Amino acid sequence: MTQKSDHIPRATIQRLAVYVQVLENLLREGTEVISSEPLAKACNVNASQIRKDLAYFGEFGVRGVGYYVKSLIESITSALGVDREWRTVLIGVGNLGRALLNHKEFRLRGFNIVGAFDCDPFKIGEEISGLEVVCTKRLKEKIGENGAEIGIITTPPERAQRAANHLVEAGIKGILNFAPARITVPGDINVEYVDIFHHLYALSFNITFGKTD
Amino acid sequence: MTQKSDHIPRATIQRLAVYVQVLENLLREGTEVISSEPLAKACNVNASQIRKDLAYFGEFGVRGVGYYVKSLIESITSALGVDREWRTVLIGVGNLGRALLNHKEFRLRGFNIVGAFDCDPFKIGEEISGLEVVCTKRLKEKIGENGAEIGIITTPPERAQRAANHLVEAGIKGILNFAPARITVPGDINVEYVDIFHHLYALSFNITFGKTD
DNA sequence: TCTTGTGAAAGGGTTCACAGCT
DNA sequence: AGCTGTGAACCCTTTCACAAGA
Repeated sequence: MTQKSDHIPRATIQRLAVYVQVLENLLREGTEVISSEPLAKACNVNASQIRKDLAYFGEFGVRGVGYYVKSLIESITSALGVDREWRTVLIGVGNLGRALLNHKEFRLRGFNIVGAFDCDPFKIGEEISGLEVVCTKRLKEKIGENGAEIGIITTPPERAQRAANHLVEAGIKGILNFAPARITVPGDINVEYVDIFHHLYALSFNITFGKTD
Repeated sequence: MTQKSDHIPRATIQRLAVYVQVLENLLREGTEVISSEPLAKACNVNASQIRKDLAYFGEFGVRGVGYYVKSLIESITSALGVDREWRTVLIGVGNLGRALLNHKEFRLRGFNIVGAFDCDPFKIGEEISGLEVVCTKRLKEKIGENGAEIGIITTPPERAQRAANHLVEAGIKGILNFAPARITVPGDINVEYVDIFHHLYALSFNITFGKTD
């Protein structure tokens, strides 16, 4: 998949992920074709927004008809680069780390967790979901073996930066950070932050001060 | 806390949550005063962005000095409406639901989970983290008792809309939806979506096609 | 002197409206 | 006739640059 345009808004990427989610549910319910109008309603966006978002990557629709759900899913996943396996490693085997390691959905979605790391000697050697917990110092060595490209940080906030440094040094290309701390990495490393409380704060604000969309 | 301005960009709210996170870590490390420049660097944003974001709510800084970390945290949390307890209920006691029910951080952050619901008869009556799982049909009754204002959906995608309907009918004001499905609710109900795979998709895209910020 | 707070300018994303296909 | 794809207009957000204040 090649892009037609050089710069693509971050918001577009986020929406594409939403489109895939909605389209997959539509497909599960038996919808084969959909036009931008009802799809937009289901995604809570403007119809031309969808058409413009898709136009960054190509022409996937049929004029007068709409979009074929199945083929549109394939086009978008290809555009996002998720039509393949991604290998990931996880650092920080606490409660959250364990939960993620046991989450089967990662494999189903093509984001295979192939390594679990922690610096706590009591955790090293433990087996979780068929994976042995390894000392974080051996990260580079292990990644050399398994070729993981994405690192998942589930450490406490004060150890997040160190985990990030290890990942960068091991040659990882992207980081998914669950720790409630910002991390600093070289410009060519991609970081995504996941924080439930950010969303709860937004809810709190919207409920309290009445923003209703 | 009252706002100076009527409309506040959604992006501003998201950043305020980041500022709180970073400021709390700074406070833990002993920083008492910080100016917008280094704070901006730590948050990966522009310095005037921070000043403008804060200006929506008031004047929290001291010219020539900067911001007092502790008091800025208080100002922002007050501005977001998170300087109080929020009661929440959770629908969908699967793997994720259980993990969240056992997550102590919710209480620490003031988002108390005071009810757990599921429609599976085998789960009803089970006790998790001191909370008895109750039939979803009794949601309205229970919320009448405990006064929860936020609902957390952790059902499978095909049951998310029904869960949302129950929550709306029970008078909830905001929903945090972990189910991989969009939900439709009346305009005065606030919804936030949490989906790990959206973030992984973004990483995949950025790694593959080289967007490096 | 140093840093905030803010009007004005710049930049980017969203929506509109319609041309172009099927 | 119907719906996509897209240039142009609009709108909102971000950034700049500096006045105001400690």
